[in-house]
Formats: sequence, structure tokens, C-alpha cells
Amino acid sequence: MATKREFDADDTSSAKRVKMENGNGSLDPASNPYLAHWNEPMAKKDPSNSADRLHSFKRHATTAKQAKAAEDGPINPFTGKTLSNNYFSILHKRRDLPVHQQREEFLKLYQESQILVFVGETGSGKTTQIPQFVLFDDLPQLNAKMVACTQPRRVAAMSVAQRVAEELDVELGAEVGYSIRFEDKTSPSTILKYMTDGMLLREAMHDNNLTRYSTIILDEAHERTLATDILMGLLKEVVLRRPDLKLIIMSATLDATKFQKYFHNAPLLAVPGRTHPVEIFYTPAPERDYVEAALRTVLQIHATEEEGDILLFLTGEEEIEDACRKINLETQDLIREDAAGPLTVYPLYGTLPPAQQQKIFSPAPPPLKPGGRPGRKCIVSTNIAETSLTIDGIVYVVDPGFSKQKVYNPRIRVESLLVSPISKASAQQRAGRAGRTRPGKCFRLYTESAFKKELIEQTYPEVLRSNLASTVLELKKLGIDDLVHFDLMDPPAPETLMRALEELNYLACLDDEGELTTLGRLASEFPLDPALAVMLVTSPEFYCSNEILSLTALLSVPQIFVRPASNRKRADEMKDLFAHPDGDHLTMLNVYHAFKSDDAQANPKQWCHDHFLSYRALQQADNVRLQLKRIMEREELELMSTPFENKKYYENIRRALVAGFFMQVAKREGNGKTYTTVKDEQNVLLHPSTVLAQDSEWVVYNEFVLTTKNYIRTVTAVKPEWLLDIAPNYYDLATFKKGEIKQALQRVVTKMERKEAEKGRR
DNA sequence: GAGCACTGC
Repeated sequence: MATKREFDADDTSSAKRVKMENGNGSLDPASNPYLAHWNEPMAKKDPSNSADRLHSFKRHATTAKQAKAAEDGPINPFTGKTLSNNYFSILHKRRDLPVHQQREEFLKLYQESQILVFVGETGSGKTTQIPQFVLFDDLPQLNAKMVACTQPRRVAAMSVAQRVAEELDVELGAEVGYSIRFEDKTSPSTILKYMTDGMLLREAMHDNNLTRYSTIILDEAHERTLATDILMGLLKEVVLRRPDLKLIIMSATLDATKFQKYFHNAPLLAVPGRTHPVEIFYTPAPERDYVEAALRTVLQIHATEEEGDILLFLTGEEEIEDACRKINLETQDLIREDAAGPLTVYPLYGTLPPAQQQKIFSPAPPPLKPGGRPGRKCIVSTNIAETSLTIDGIVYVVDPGFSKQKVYNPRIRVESLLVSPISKASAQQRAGRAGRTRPGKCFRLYTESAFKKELIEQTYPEVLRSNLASTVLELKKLGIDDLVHFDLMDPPAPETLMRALEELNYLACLDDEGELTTLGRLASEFPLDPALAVMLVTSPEFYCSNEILSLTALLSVPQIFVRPASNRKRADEMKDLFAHPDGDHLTMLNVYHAFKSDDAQANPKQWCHDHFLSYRALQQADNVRLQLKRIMEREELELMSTPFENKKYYENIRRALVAGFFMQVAKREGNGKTYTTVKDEQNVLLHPSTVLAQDSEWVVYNEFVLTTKNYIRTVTAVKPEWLLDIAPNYYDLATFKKGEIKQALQRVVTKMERKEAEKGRR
């Protein structure tokens, strides 16, 4: 039984290798005490060992006592090797974690119930310990299955896997591994796999019952990412089809009963966390200018509070950089007056290069003179410090109560970022950041009554704030036929679903009955938005799949052009070197080709720096391109180019663009600067960053940006004939409202018909 | 004449 997984494993070559080595017993450190220290990977995998070591364990009938005895060694029950000293010293600390108090209780509920909701506050140890508790009772190795534990973020999946591998005294990637986009660190011997929630969702698309797993743990479920929400809906159905599958939903306290209710009143187990108390202060009256109030508060803390670092939450890059400058200036004044010690200010936001992000972990500055006023650091951060990054040593948190949040307006099909009040849950999370190392203080720049009466309980889950086109495509691929009755924890507005279905229908991914088409099935194989996926899948028809492949990759990574405030002119000049008069898409492609040239590859980092391009983004694009290319090859989509000398080289690319983005087209109004989007009839302006000459009558755009004005960004000129030709369903003139756009298209139709007729006469 | 919160496949 125990060796069965070798034959089930995807990686047949390594499975074979394991088998051969198993034949040679003397190489197995478990059976040869003189080789127990031997750490060569080739000698370690032997799944049958675990069955031997845990032979007295009856699946789903074990006790905490049994597990503890097995953990106490001296032999590693999963590898058969002697446990290291490091292992025992960690084991000692692990047993101190709050979750260990309730191991027996956990096992009982886990064994009794198919679904379990587990609530553990920060510091409870749930993410590292619960999967191990499961391992000793679920014994996935006996059935050639795995235990999966999902995380919303890649870094978390990687770092937790690393930690748990150390705790179990195994090599990372062997019994404990992780799986994230671009990196699968697992092997045939893996029995515990940490992975991103998106990754598990991808797997589910090819294996609707997730048969590789015997237990699935959804961690950080309270974050309610799109992937977690869909997985919950899916797993709710899968558990009915697979009575052998167990499911654990892990969450921070807040919303636990909601999860419980959603899963037919599944049992709930709560474990306290281990944090220090945080004292909360409110302002007596509402603040008019939250940035100004925040700066004042930071300086006051610095001048009057005892030692300890400060974390200030603001909403975006510009606001943060500005605040950092001001805090620095004011601190100089305080120091001159000898009213405060030194203060180092660090900005923190997602688009900051990793090296700069790392700086926040440097220690606070020492007093200016021995015995002088204490120095401290102040971190001014976006929401990234709320969940993704934890900084030890923070004692003071300043929370103005705002963050930028994505909102989706299905009426005009536009996602945009809006500065909005945070939720109570967010406010609590922010305050908690002050109590990680010792008791702290949190200064909320709003009144207590505003907190109680105005803040919503929870931030709306992503599923209620997003365009659901790709989600609907995924659900179809997951085998969900009846979307309207698919049981999501928070069902989105019917209009959002209708919009998504409509969009997919126009893209020919769904037929008129709402069934997945061949194109839709192909498109769903790509980790891309449907429009991009359709553009890529159809690009061979336009003889430019190589180029569209590059472009697709470029469009799915962050901005490649860098434009530092101090050197805008030079940056713009450099961009002009790559500019293509027909538009930004072609310009980006020129950049990519230049980046891949031998000249640039000699020293790509320097080359990017010299040309004001983001090396990180271009490298990422390269990575994405490779992944997409592999999928294209697997799906037998041909990779080809129109010869560069051919007149149609760029025209073919522009036509292929239309095949995916025909719903994102705008027409210039008269000879002016304003454009109107087709069908939705929004008035928009070309984003000032465009290289496109103002005289293009019809353009496709990649995104709609709602800021001070309505902009369309990344635009390329197209011909109206192509629209009618390539997307006849969408450009069925009968469906257009009366107006300038319809008239213009009507004229094009007439012209095309006349040409056609002339051709016929000749 | 501009400003991308944060993730993820």
C-alpha cells in the first residue's frame, strides 16, 4: 500500500529512481546505523518507512499522546532517520505554543467531522502546527495522498513550508514542500504541501475532485481572497462527492461563525493567541485632514512617548513619500530644539524595490549622545504592513482609518481604486501591529463613535469588488454548470454576473447557452484575463503568435516604464527611442525586443537603468512569457511571426489586438481630444503617457483609469474595418444606440460593401 | 500633461 504513491506520482523519472534505491537496503540510512548521519537526497525517500514507524497508528483514531510519543523520537517517523538536536530544541518551543494545549480536542473534532472551522489568533501557531497535527492522524502516506495547506501569498507559502520542514527535520521539498506559480518545490515523497490558494484552484480545474489530497486546509480564510472564496464554494460540493476528504477552514477570530454557518454548522474550535495588550486612543472630534493629523501625531509620539518604533498607515505612494519628507523636516526642528532624539523615516509600499523594502528592518538609530533622548524609526506604509509584512519592534501605530480599495462598477465595466474608510476588522488588525513584542499604543485618528457606528464590520470580500469574467470562466472549467445557484459565501450582484457572462459570450468563450466553447476551454488553460487569453489563443490566425505572446506577458506585469520625479524629461526621451507611431502596445513590444537583444543582455540591469525601464518588470514578463509559451506548446498552438520586412508585420499584430480587445475600443469625437468608448459611451481622454499621435480616430485600449479624469491607458490605433471584420457579433450595428459611433461604423460598412461589389464586377 | 492599495494563476 505504502509504495503506491510512486506509481501515482506525476514525476515518473524520479519515482523510478526512488524505487531503484529502495532495492538497495544498505543505502538506506534507516536500516544502517552507520549511515544515519548521511544527508544525501538520493538515499532518503522511502515511503514504506513511515508505515513501519507509525504501524500502531490507526488512521483517524490516534491520540495526542501517541503523536507526542512518536514526535519524541529518537527516529523520525516519516523518514526513518535519527532526529537531530536542532529538531529537539525546536520541539521544545513548539510544545509551548497555545495550540498544543488543545491538540487532543482538535483531534477529536477532526476525527468526528468532515469539516472543521478553526479559529486561531496571531501567535497561536496554527499555520505551522495544525497541518502537523493532521499529518500524524491522517497519515496521507498510507493512501498515496497529501495534506494541502493554502496561503493567500507566495512568500507565506514558501516561508511556512521552510519552517515546518525544519520542525519535522526533513529536507524542504521532500516530505514537506510548497507549490507556487513558477516554482513547484515538491517531490513524490511530499505528504504536506503549502501552496497559494490560486495554485490549488488551478489544480482543481484539472482535477475537479482534488483527488490528490486527503485533507485540505484553507488558511487565512478571513482574508476572503477571490481564490479562497471560490475554493470554499467548490469544496462545499466536493466533500459531498468525496466522503473521504476532510476540510479545515482556518481563520482569525473575527468571522468564525459566518464560516461555521456556511459549512452547515461545522464544529468550531478556538485557540487564543499570544500577543501583548494594545491601548487604543481616539480623537475627541473628527479630523478634517487625516494626513496633517497623522504627521502631528507621529511627531507628538516622538517628542513625548517612551522608546519604541512607530508605524503610520497611509494610502499610496505619493502620499507616503510626501509624508516622509515632511516628518523628516519637522524632526530636524525638534532635534535642534533638543525636544526629541533622532528619527529615521522609511516609506513602505508594494512597488518599492525589494532592497528598499528591506531597509525597514534596520534597527532604530541610537541617541545622539550617550544618555540622550532615545532614537527610533518610523515606517510610513500602505496596507502592505497590515497583512503581508510584519515588523517586530513596533510599539506605536497611527491609524487614520483609510486605505485604497478596489471597487468595480459593472455598469461601465470599470475597476478602479478609491480611497475609502477601512473596516473594523482592518482597524483591529492595524492596532494589533503595535503589540507584537511588548504592550503598545494605537492612535486612531477618528472618534470612538465613528469607529462603532460608521465603520463596516469586515472589508467587502474581493468577489464583491471585482470584474468576474475570469472567475466565471474558471467556474465553468471547474464543472460548475449552474452559476446562479453556485453557493458562494457572499453572492455577487446579479448584474456583475450578467456582465461577466455577456463578456465571455462576446469573446466566444461561452456559447449562447452558456456552455464552454472550444475557445473558452483553451482560454481557461492560461493564467490570464479572458480578453488576453483569447487574443493569445487566436493570434496564430494573424501570423504573429510570437509577438502576441510577448505582448501578453508584458501586459500582465507591472508598468515597464520608469519615470522618476527627479528625471522625468530624460525618462521620456528614452521612451521616445522605442516609440512606435501607431501606439503603446507596439512600443512595449519594441522595448521587449530591444531588451532581448544581445546588446542589452550583455548587462541587462545596467541597460534597463540607462533606458529608464524596470528590470524587475521585464524579467517578470520574461518569466510569464515562458510559462505561457509552455501552455501554448502543450495545447498545440502554433508559434509564428510575420517576417519583419513584411509590410503587414505591425498590422497583423494590431489586428490580433482587436481579436481580444474589441470591447475596449474608443472613437475620437470630431477633431478634438476627447474620445468616446464604444457601446458604454463613456467620455475619456488618452492618458498623457501615450506615444500615440492625437490623430487616430479609432483606438483599442488596455485599461480604463479613473483618477482626476477618465483616462484610457496603453492605446493603439486600429481601423474600423477590422472591428467589423474580426468581431462581427459585437459590432452588429443593430445593437448600437443611435449616435456618432453608429453613423461612423455605418459609413464604413457602406464603403466595405461598395468595395466588395466592385471586386465582384471585376 | 500623469500618481499603480494589495494579492494571485
